[in-house]
Amino acid sequence: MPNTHYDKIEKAIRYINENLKTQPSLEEISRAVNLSPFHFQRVFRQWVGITPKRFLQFLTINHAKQLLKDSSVFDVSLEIGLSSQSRLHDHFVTLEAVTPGQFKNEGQDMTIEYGISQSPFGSVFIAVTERGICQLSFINQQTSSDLLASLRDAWPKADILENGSRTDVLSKKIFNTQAASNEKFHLFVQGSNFQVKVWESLVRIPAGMACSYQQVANSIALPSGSRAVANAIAKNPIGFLIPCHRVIRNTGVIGGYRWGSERKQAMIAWEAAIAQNSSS
DNA sequence: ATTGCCTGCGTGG
DNA sequence: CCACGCAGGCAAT
Repeated sequence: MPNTHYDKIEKAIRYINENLKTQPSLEEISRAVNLSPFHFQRVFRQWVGITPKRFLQFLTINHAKQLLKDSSVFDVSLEIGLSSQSRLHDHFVTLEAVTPGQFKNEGQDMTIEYGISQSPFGSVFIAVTERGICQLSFINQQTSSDLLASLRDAWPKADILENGSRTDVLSKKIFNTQAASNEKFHLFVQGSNFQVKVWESLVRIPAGMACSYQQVANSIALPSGSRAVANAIAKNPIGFLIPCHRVIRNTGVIGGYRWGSERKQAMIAWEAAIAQNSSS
């Protein structure tokens, strides 16, 4: 459970990326993160759910391109949304945007509970209100107090209190590996019209699938806006549940991520592994 | 797979 | 308004 384990995994993924040409062996990778091969495999499996080798298979350009080839992700997602039986490890995520009035009163008469919990991708900072989850950020290094500050900044007049056990329960549900968990989440976000439109679009991408920034731009009828889309995605306040990790470059390169490119890769491979498990 | 030049767009002044 | 910068795209290699 210590967060250092995720750090090891992140380091391992980075090492693999830097040495892709030589196809590093398990032994090499484990040496790079200062663990014995045996123990490394154990730790890795414990966190990610699959072995490092299998994990790597999902990180190839080929796999990413394969994901992109399901080009009609958005049509597919509509069908899946209608016949909810066929979802694979996904949640019903609904999204509500803050109204101008609510924005103006800066969170008055609003209670926000927050906490830091564990996830397969390291520690997460979660904040939740009566209206829904309003923030989910992964913790990179030092930032846990910064995150609280940004929460206060977004809702200056809200009543903000710590409730770690609540976010523990939430985190377990969010990162549940059970297929078709039937869990429902309501999100409560603030952002520009454009940003909200982009985020709503992301929620429709099913788990285990991916699309390019270009495809997202198409889906909101702004075919030439891929760069603007990328900017909007980069401001996503609710990681994972607004699945910005499922948007990758046209070329198959995973691309950047607000909480580290390695973490994005880990999520993509993790979801791919779950999808494969539940279909076999 | 890697480089370098290009785009158009929302955002912030 | 205008200038800026971008988690991108594309073509050439």
